[in-house]
Amino acid sequence: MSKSPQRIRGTQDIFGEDADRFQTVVAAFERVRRLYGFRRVEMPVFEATQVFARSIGETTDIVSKEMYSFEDRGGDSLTLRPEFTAGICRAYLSEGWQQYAAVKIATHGPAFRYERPQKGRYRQFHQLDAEIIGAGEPAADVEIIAMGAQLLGELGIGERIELKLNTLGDPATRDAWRDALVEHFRARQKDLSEESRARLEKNPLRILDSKEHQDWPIVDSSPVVDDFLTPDAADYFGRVTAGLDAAGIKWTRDPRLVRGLDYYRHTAFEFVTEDLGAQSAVLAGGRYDGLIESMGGPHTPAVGWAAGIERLSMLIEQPGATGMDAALVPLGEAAEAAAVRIAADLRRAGIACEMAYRGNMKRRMQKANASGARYAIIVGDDELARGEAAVKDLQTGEQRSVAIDRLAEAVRGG
RNA sequence: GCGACCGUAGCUCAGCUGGUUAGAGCAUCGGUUUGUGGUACCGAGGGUCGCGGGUUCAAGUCCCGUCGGUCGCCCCA
Repeated sequence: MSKSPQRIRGTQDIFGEDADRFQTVVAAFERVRRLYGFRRVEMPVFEATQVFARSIGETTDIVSKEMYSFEDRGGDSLTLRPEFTAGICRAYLSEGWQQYAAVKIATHGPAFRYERPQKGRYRQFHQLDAEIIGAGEPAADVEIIAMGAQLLGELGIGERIELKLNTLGDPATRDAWRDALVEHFRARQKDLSEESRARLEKNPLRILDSKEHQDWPIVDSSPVVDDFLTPDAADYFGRVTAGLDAAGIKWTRDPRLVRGLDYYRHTAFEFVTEDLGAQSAVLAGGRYDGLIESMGGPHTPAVGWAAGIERLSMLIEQPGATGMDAALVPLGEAAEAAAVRIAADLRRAGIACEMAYRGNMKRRMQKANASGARYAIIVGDDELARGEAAVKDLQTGEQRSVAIDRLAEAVRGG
């Protein structure tokens, strides 16, 4: 069918309603981010591979199979960002952002993962991202979760999404819980699914969110993190939940919600929905106090989240048409020249208007209608001679003559 | 990397057990109407039926391969 170039697998050309949805999500994020005092930053799309590899752990499948890595002409290994957090932490260290600590940062843009595309998963996808770096207080966790909750609320999808919350505790908690889980699963290994038996060696915590029914009883009877929480860790989590309650944010405890990587501490959370096929998380994050240290920096507490713009876009109501206020319909060359000036004046006055590049009156009226414009401004020789134009309300069909220098108020006034 | 389903016009699809020049709606362009859209009518352009091979007198239709898509598994920082 085609010798012409095709879209690369897992990429998207976002247009029309999809583009409107995307913009709606981004606009809501920008609004909410300001309300919470997060500074907007712009980050590189690629980093040295080490930035991601070191933070994730060199041996995992993620690094070997899921990253878009390549060599530049100097032979350095670079990687398209698979997420924002690692790059932001790198900048925190390399650009001296430590002087602004505790710093609240928000950004959004494309990220890249070499995965098999499916519903809500793309190779180039788009994320919203919020981080608080340099704050180890529970109030930071509360604030960043509240920000996520408010975003979902403003997008009108708060009711269909549940906040699941857990704590991984401090390193002592985490290690003790992990050991107990491994022991529990190893003792019941023969009853586990094939997938989970493999996970037992590679990433035992992931057995907790196995999709295999046969694993569920074993998961349900597994030790919960609460039994291993140190007094400090329990106190920390108590302050986070108290803060959420004070902020009026509904949450559900999920004592088996986990994060696979070692640098996660304390709070872990996911806003989840049933409406996205095999994907459930729309906004997820947690506290990652160990990350910056693992990148070679000083111990630095931090908490953050990321959300998939495409997933949010799929969940929101269809945005209202972003129609034009008016469409110019000139009749003849002289009128067209006059209409160009009228359009320029209207736009300077803040009226969204446009004029078709070609076509007879009928065609231009069709275009005016299709543009969603409330009014057609018909400019013909008779009207021009009188310094007027015909303003037609495309909803009611009513039409009246308006002086050209009063068009802006006529259109604005309704 | 694995599995299931699907590839026919720009888009959404129809095409019965293989059988004459491959269809519809929408979209595009033109006309009915050289100053009136959203509802009407007439017409036009647009397809090597994803690609390659095979079976057959005959393949869009059946078989194999391949590429692409969708959904799921794995993974999910």
